[in-house]
Amino acid sequence: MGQPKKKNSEDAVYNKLKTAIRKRYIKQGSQLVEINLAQKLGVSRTPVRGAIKRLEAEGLVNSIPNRGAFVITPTKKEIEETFLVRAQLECMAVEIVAENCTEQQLAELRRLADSERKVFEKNMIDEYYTANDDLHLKIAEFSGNAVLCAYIKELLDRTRIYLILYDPFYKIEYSPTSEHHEILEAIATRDQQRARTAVRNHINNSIDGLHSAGQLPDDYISV
Amino acid sequence: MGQPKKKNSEDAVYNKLKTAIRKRYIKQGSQLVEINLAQKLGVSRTPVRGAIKRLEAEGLVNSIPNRGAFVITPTKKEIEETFLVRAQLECMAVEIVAENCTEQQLAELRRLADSERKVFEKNMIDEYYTANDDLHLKIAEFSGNAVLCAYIKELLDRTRIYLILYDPFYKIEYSPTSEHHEILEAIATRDQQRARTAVRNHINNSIDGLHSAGQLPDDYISV
DNA sequence: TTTTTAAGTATTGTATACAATTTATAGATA
DNA sequence: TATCTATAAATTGTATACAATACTTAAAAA
Repeated sequence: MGQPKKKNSEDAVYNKLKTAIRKRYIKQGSQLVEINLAQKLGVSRTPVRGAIKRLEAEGLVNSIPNRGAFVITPTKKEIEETFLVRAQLECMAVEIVAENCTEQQLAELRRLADSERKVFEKNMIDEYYTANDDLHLKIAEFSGNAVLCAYIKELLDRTRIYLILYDPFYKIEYSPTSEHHEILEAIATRDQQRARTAVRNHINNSIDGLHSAGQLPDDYISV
Repeated sequence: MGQPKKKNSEDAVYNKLKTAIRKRYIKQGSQLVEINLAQKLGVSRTPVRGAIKRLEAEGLVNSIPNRGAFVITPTKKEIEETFLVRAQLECMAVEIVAENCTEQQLAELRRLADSERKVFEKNMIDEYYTANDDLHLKIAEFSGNAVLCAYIKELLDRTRIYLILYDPFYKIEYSPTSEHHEILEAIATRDQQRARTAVRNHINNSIDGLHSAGQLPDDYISV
């Protein structure tokens, strides 16, 4: 089958670091000390530096010259700003899709929405995150705009991780299934305005959990 | 006065490379060979690698594993896609500004538009680019959304460089002064719809030069 | 002649040593 | 005590040597 696939140290480190941040093994605000990570991961500082640079470009890490790189401690304001940008770009995508999408594409979107509903009902949180992102990304793809798609991909990741870092108790507490249904209906009926509104509502709702019980103050500092 | 300001090699290399691309000293599609650049700039490969990584994250360079980094050869499609994303985000910004901006802010925008007009009339092309970006960026700033502002900044750079790389003969041939005037009027009268339309028209016009005489085929390869 | 193979070259990827910078610590001085 | 100064420690920034990979060239085999 597929040959063992030679490994690229930097890629591996990048993925491990990103996962570690996503799973809160590395807390917000903590410094990413190159030599420590290198030893822990069994590589030299070189690929670690490269991986950190990538995380920095994606807005997940905050680098200070001659001081170090720190996992971002997102403020409520920054999270809201990022969500607004994401909403704007996802609206753009869905508007294009609502105008152009084929029956086949619509069927694929429905399939994704369906499998997302299933993992949600089974309470499989990580799988749900992935399935949710898959649906959003597929809509972005179907816009036919690769640049737009890349930005949306980055923003999906960024907003997800910001929420996780901001509120350690953050959990999805509503079922976005109906909202996704609304989006797909709007696409199916080629109603661009309705599609935009549905996307905007959906994204707004996903940030609403922020204002609820689990919220932490902006100056919250992890141990 | 300000102390000599200790230098950061990587930053210096990054700026020099970006300028070199912008000024076409390094042509589209050419490989950025680390050791060559390092020697030419009097540093080691390390800061050169870092600088290239940054350019890659900004979409100006295309890296292939174990092969090298190449100055992007933008296709017409990619340019159009990037402009559409930029337009969407600048529309978002100007809509917010049209709603919220103060008299003082409006005055600053008018001042920027005025100095832009002056350098344009003097046919100072580089200064005009800068002045134009300054105005667009200031509008982005006044949106109060730092994340949005960062994305717009990146996209301004990216679209500018894409045009330069795509069409060696590209030159501004229309005066955007009146378009900027229209945008500022829309902001002044708090007409969000008009502001969005003005921004969209303005950005669409700046890409129109692409379809004119100087256009090169997508498979154009530089010497 | 064409294809395959193998050696050689160019370039990137990684490890490591060293330099520079920042922060922490302790001592000296007011 | 409080503040300044100097030394030490921790960490990043840079240079360089080595390893791995991809490409080129030329020879060998079909």
